[in-house]
Amino acid sequence: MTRSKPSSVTIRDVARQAKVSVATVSRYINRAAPVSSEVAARVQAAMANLKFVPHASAQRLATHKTNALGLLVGSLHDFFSPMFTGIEGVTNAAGFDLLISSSHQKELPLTLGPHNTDGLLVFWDSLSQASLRHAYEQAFPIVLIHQSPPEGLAIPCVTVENQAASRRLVDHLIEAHGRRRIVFLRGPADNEDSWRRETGYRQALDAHGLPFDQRLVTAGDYDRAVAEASIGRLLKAGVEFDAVFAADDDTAVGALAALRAAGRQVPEEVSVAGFDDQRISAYVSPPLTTVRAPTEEVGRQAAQQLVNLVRHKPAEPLILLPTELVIRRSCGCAGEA
Amino acid sequence: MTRSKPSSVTIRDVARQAKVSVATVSRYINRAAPVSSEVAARVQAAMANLKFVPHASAQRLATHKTNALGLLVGSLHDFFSPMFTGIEGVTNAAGFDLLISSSHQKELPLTLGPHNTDGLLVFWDSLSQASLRHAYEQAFPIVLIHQSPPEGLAIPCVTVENQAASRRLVDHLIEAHGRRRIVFLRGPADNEDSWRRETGYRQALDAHGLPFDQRLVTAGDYDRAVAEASIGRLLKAGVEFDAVFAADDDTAVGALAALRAAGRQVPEEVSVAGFDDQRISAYVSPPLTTVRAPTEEVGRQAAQQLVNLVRHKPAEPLILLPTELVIRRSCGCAGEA
DNA sequence: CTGTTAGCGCCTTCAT
DNA sequence: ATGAAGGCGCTAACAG
Repeated sequence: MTRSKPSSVTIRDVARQAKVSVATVSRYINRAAPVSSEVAARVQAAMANLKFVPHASAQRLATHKTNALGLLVGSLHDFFSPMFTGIEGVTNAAGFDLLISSSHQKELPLTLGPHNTDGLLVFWDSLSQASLRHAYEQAFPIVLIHQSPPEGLAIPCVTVENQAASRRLVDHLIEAHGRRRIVFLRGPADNEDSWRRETGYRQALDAHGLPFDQRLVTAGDYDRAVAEASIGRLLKAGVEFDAVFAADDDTAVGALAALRAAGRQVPEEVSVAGFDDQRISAYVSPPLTTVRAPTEEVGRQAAQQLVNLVRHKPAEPLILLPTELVIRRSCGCAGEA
Repeated sequence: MTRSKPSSVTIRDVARQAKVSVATVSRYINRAAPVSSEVAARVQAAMANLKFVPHASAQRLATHKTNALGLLVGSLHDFFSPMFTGIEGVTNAAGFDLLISSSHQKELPLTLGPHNTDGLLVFWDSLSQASLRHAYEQAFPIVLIHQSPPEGLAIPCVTVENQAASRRLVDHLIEAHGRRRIVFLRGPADNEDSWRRETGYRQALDAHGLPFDQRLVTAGDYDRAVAEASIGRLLKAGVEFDAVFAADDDTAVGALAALRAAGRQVPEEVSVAGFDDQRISAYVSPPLTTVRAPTEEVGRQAAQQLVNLVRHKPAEPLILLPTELVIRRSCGCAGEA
């Protein structure tokens, strides 16, 4: 490999070839001011001819805009792909570069920040509250994904409706399938979605006069292996249950595995349900009853809010995307699949 | 939201406070030349005091280095997460920003290029050969992932061993389970891995004196739904087969679904095997026999090669990571899971 | 070891 | 509608 040329074609080359000043070329590029159509044509031709591409750093230095957006993520789950697709689609369409970092430090200064981005998309498990507060005080544009802002900070947030859907799902387990001892497999302790899902679960229990049993609520951590171990433990301890509501589909899949290993029939002996409707969920056996979360749309909306913010246009403080029950076979229904 | 401050603290402010010249501060920051410890301390203090963060664009403009690496991907499969984890780990450790784009244009000029990155990681389905050639001629650092360089271009490539593992897997289907009519579910036509896997499949057939039947090779496209439809079609057409070797696990899962829908027992009536060992594969029913591909390591290695290239250090022309057979139950074995 | 001074490539007043 | 010129923040010779 050889070294790349220190200098490529610049705006000056274009100007020379088009026989205009660099200012005019700049105007044409940025549509910052009208340019006579004659000149426009010449500039256009020169740019194409020279294959001119504006040097991002120079533009940034001059404008004090990075023209880039950052995405901060913590651990990477399977739903990251659709989420990313949504985000990338709008950032790209809006003409921003997308920087991404999964640095687990959670604290500032980060690899992503005001020095290299105009704004940040931050995922629930990627940044500490203190760091968020700090960024907010610097008036640095941020939008939160699957996480509410800290008390008092007006940082836009986009997430999905959790509670009502969970409530409906657990209602279904109880009403349609007569389940009465339903395990809830929690997500990580600092995940709000999981808390809301748990709230829906408890509401359903209450509404049907079913007692809340602490032993039925155990760790899932959005992790198949953890869920599998938890269910295994319950089984071993002889805790009776006839259904499992998992905080996400990954967790539900872990539960399925544990149940199968123990020879428990799903859904005949125990119903299983999850949350998210990930790509895999329709394909496990039995196909998973779950709640569909519009993950890609979450990504799109979040990115759109950030673009708005960066452009000093109004942004929604909170976007709650609707979710939808999807009944398949793991709950005991005949199912769609 | 308010607007961010147009100007922050610059190197000049630091210089003034430390009572030195900007050049000295710059030297200290970049360790470009020795600085007396006294001065170093003052500069250090001033930087901390002022919370100085170098303006990336200014550095980039001055040095002609973007200090950023780009990742170009096409469609996003589930194995993207581990892959990304590997990549991000090393780019981050090496001090580079990571830009990512899934723009489907495949042609230059791209959103990622010499204007905003020092080098590119390009995934097999993300860039046309012509574009690759062009970039190569500009001496722009590139590392290919799961794709060989076009004829004559010395572009480093990292991928996994496909053929021998496929051969072993199909051998196993034939020898251990007596399968003789084995379907191969192809990946996309332009995917090299799929071709190599198919070659391994044909070698195994040959080695056992089994005839190659064109009707048994059909589209999988690394897509569950496509695979499901293909197997469904075969079943409907009355084509006899006793095993399915899918070009990847996603595809295998689609096959599993089609077989189940048709009431065919896996593995009793038909063996199924895939490739990759994705996160889900141990959890489907029955657990999938497959070939483990070290996806995260592929990401790490590719990123490392690119870092080397960018730093004008030698890079391996080809890195072929070893794969490993993982026998579970879908082939007919008792299995691990 | 340290200071001075040109640029890097582009944008943006300010004139014209 | 267009050109000239200053500057964005930093690095990198070149002196000293």
